[in-house]
Amino acid sequence: MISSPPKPAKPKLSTRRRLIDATARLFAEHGYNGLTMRSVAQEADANLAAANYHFGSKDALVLEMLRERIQPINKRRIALLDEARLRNGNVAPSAHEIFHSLIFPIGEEIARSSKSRWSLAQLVARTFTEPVCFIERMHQKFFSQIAKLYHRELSLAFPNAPAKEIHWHLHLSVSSMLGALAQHRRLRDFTDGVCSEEEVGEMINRLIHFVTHGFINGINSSPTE
Amino acid sequence: MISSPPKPAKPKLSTRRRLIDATARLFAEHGYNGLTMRSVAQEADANLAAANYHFGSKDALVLEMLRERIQPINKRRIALLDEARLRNGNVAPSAHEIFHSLIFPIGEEIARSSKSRWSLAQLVARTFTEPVCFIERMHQKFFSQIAKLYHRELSLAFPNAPAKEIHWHLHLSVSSMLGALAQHRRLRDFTDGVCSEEEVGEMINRLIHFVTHGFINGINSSPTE
DNA sequence: TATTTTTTCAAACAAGCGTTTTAATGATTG
DNA sequence: CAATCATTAAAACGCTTGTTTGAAAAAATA
Repeated sequence: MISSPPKPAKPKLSTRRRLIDATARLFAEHGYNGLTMRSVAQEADANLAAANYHFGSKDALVLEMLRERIQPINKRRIALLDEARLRNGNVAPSAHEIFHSLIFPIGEEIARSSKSRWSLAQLVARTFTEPVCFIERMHQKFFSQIAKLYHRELSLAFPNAPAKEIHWHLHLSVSSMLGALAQHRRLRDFTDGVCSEEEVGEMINRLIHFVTHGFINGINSSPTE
Repeated sequence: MISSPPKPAKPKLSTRRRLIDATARLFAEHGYNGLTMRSVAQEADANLAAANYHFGSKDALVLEMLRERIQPINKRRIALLDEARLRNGNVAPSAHEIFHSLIFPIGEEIARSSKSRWSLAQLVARTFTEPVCFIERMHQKFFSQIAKLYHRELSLAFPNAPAKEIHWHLHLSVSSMLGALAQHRRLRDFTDGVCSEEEVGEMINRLIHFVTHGFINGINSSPTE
């Protein structure tokens, strides 16, 4: 990490790198409309014009940041699904394995980004809350195909369940996941200080269990009663 | 916009009323930062200065709108809880009854506001996603006490569960509720057109079941495994 | 009716926004 | 070294933001 004599403490990443990271932090905290080019420049310790020089526009900057953050998560999801399939001898993974593959990679990424740990959780959640059009487009671009993949996977795990029921409960499961990620910063306040938001793994495990149970029991019980 | 003879069909609500309603619609759709005084004035068919005249500032306008929308829901929640307690002969309500009282009032309000039906769902969800400080303060103001009430109620329903477990799973339940409300507009896209977001009751019922099952099974299974 | 109060309206304010421009710097290559 | 390139920097560009102003209009009170 440290490049010895001339530059003692700070290796100082490239301007482009600093801009993207700053964008991620600020986007997570303030959303698209609350993020300004000037705040990005200041946070990244760069010039105001640098962002436009490197990315062309605010839209392109945020889009690139999102792509960089989300794509590895999706790849890891597919890898975990494949692992589970292989482990079971090419039999369909269980609901728990499926939701583990869906949620666990997010926990890994959160744990990896030690600085401002929960920034990524907010970021992923914001992708679904932000009303800006290009994010909706992006959502379809990055998440619609993986949604179809999970629907297929769950159809194999619950061969007797109607497709509509799987759609409904997968939707509720994803919504719960995103809601939990978005809400996590409020855990301490919400629980009056009883629960702490520091431990990533605990939250992810609880979330996986919660969603799995909600899905299984929802699928097996009467649809609309 | 042609204004026919005198005033034929429209009783025309007060400017103050129109401003609040317009604020609700625009806040739901674009969030706090995406909502502008000019867009509010246009949507409400009022002058730009009217909002500042009636409310003093943008903050005060949005705050008043939120207060007006959220308080009746919380009152209804408490009423439903009391009903359930009375029906059971002062015995603690079941988990399903508790989550019904938590979620059902939102469905009622959504169904009541026929114009732009899902606006309220987005609005309630935004309350928890918006990063703006005064909304966080407001959140504590309006929801922290009712959160304590539900924790108490669930402690009675699950006397053997540790307080921390109830805190965790109540948090997950509320997060799921809000996530589902926020995500609902994407239901059709997410499910490839299979599920429609038109029927309020269906979504609310499914959500109540999903959350109830997630909570019960989460509480009864091992905490962190 | 006359007078006071409340509400509307058009115009302007300073501040902040994304973006562009132009010049100066640094690094790389011939 | 000279020359070409990539990068940084400061300033300014229109435009939009929330808010304020002062006069006109409407409503209420006497």
